[in-house]
Amino acid sequence: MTADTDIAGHDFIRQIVADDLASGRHARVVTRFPPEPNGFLHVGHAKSICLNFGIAAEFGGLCYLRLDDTNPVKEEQAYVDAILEGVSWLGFDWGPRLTHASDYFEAMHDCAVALIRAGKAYVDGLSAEQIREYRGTLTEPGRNSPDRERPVEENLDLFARMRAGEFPDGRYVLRAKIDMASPNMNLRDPALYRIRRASHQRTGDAWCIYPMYDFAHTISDALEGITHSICTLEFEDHRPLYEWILDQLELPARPRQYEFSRLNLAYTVTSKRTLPELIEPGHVSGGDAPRLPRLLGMRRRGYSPEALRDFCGRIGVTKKEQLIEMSLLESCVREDLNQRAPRAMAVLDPLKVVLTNYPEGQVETLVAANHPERPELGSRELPFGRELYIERADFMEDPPKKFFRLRPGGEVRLRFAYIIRCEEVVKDAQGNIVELRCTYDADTRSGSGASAERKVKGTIHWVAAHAAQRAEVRLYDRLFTEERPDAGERDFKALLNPASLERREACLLEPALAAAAPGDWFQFERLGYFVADRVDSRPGQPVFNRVVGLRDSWARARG
RNA sequence: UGGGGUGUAGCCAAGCGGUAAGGCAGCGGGUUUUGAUCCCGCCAUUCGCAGGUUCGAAUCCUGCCACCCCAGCCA
Repeated sequence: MTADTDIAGHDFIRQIVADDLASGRHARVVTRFPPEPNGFLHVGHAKSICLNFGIAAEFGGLCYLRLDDTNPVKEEQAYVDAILEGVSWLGFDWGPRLTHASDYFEAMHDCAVALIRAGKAYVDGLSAEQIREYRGTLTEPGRNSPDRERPVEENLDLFARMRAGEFPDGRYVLRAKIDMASPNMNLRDPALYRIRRASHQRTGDAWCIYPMYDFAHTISDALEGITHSICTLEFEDHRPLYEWILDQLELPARPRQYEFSRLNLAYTVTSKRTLPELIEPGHVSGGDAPRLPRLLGMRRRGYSPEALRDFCGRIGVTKKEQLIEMSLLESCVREDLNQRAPRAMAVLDPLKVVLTNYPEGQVETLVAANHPERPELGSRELPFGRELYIERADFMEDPPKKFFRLRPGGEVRLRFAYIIRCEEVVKDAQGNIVELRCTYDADTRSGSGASAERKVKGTIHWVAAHAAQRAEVRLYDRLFTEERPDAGERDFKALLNPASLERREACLLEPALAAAAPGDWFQFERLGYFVADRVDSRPGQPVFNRVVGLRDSWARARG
């Protein structure tokens, strides 16, 4: 495992692993991350990946990356490619342990035959609807299928003919013979195999019967020698079935299943039901849409794998349903990017400033540090001239108390440059402010001026008009207007935040930013962390995504 | 009205019979040419509720309440 995995605390699963190792129950821990290749990995999977690969790394064990490909009608190669890319982007290495449930199809088939021989499974001719009726309800027991006592030889024959392709989909199903009156619905003779005359992305047309999750998953775990099979809470009810299967079969290992609660992130959705619905009707831009909590979307948005791993370590692992606030994720992202992102200046909503006492046609070059706490990141040159642009929000004609940016007659420091004073506000016929006419104090040049140390209340960012690089910047906000958009019966799509994406096409950047390579991170001073978009950005024509804004106690104080 | 789980601060989460860690958020202050960062300080007399056991209970017992999951030939 290549990731630094000192992120997690001592959760209940790690306690169990530590105990099992200490007691000698297991010599080495073996885990697995078993996604079905029917969709993209999201932040919830990241929690599971960090847990499974993290435990293996911390305890000197192994973790398999196993594609749970038992349903050919839903799975695609494109998803497995994206899954592998996502896991390794997150920073984990499965080494030679990339497996598939389909690797074990023959063994699973043999297990099914063994079950039939032992009188523990039967071929049922009931239709899907009949099976549902026979199953009973939560409060009433089910009834035995008329086929339940079919002789072993007949079951063997039918199952062989199912495999041979003699029957259409749905004609027969292989069921475990357990207890139709069990209060646990999963034990009411669950289906083990169904007929699916579909071509599988790995095994092609070799099979037309496919194992169900519970059967395939249990056997895969046992064959791989998984010691701790970690899954989410909704599988807690399946554990008795998992154990029943292990009890009936002669398998090389006896894994145990443990369940933890899945991650919910406020103001977004992660379920396989909801995420695809957002893509298809064009609500967001595609598979790696930066606003979606998917691994590749988060990468495009500019979240770092380090930040995500840190996040997964901080949320903990318990059995209590968790709804994590976005602020925790954002805090992890800021903490990482604060360290690694060089600083730069960009104006997202430009307001022109003319320095009336600065010589016409004169230009000079200032020097700016790339990082206030990391001098090893060096510095860059910053052109300065008579005409500049500042952020429109950094000027107010009639400011409230404690506004220490620019105001009529007021002074402000231009970051890395001079102190200026606003002398005149120029407006158009509609009364919109179109330009500020200011004077600069030539003695206050940053670093070298005679009055370089003179203090003023505020410092603002700026770009020189003559050297500005025009660029598109995309600002993101929460995708939904409610914490739990997928809760309840309502249509979650009606709760989309119409302001979740704002494209600013006329932003002005300092020239050093023009050369940004896709994926490069910067802190735009006083604004936030930004990344050059890995799809649309090109050197000379950059496009930036706002990863996350800086903490802003001024905005907070003002509500 | 069946079965399986879970309740510690706004959100997470330690705690494992000896008197409520930590993080995020929030609040107050210091440093600051980023209202950032950084640094300090504050933030649960109480652990879903009610009883009980004990010198002592978030931890043990009993009862109750709330919430989540389960009736796919999905995973």
